[in-house]
Amino acid sequence: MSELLKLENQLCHRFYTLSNAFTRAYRPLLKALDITYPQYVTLMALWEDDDITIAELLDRTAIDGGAMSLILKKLQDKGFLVVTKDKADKRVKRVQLTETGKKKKAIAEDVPVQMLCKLNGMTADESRTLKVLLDKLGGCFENADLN
Amino acid sequence: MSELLKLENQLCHRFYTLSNAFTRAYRPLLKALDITYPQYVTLMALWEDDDITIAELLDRTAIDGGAMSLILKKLQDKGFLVVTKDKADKRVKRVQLTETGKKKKAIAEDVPVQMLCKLNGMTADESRTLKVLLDKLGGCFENADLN
DNA sequence: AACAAATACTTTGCATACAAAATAAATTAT
DNA sequence: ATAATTTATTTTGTATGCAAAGTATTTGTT
Repeated sequence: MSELLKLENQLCHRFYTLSNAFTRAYRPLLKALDITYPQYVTLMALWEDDDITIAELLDRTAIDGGAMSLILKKLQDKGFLVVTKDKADKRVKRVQLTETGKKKKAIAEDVPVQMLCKLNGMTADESRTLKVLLDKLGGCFENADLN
Repeated sequence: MSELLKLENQLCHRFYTLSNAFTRAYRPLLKALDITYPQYVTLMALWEDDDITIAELLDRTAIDGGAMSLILKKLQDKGFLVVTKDKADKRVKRVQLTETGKKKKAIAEDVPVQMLCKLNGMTADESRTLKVLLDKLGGCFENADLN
């Protein structure tokens, strides 16, 4: 029995499982805002830097371009933001939070707090170590893209 | 500016990004087998333990039940496995690898090897530490489900 | 034994992820 | 300046993830 093909030895499967677990865990917390996890990520990027282009948003969130088109439509329909054409370069579109969208940030502040409660099994130190290793792993993929 | 809502401080976003990165990285490696990543996970579970029920497969892979229905249909169409009704309990279905499916394992052995090459930025020690932390994090979610 | 409740799966509807093709507009090359 | 190329974004088609509803079968109750 080759150890290499065992599921419990796969790093990838842990990421698969945990990423889905996070999305599931966020769902009830985001219910108050009536948004999905990727929509939340999009808004987090905008609460940090407003009035940015879609390309910048894609870069910062790592969300798929095709998916982002739909996400922005939905967030616009919900009144969180508006998408406008750049006047200098008509190919470019800029995304801007509405007043409503800006106000929702106050409600959203509570989401990370509640999430940290769910994860209270992890010490701050473990969390830090984990982030460092995750970022290092992320770096591996950036290089691997060149293959 | 609340640090808590910054994207770079989110553990969840790292998992989101890395999980997608893994799926993307596996795609070219799985091309030879003509399967997707979740289909690969399903087969890994079966190469480890054949002739198991769908419920067991769901438990081991953590794949969604609805998705698994389709995945099994596709893997059956591709000739990797067959799904048969259990004679004792007609609600239950058992999944069995075909000879073709069993043989594909030899080809699949190469996949984890190539993936490890892509991740050669990580030391074996870092990988081990990472797995320990990931498993601990996974444990947090199991408890959180009770909320 | 007849009915209610629990199981094991499948189906449905919505929201992505992703590759690839399509659009539109700006930039470069000739 | 016109064509070829590049850039920014959307659209299309396929494959999940997930909640909820639906189906079939079995078990538990009375």
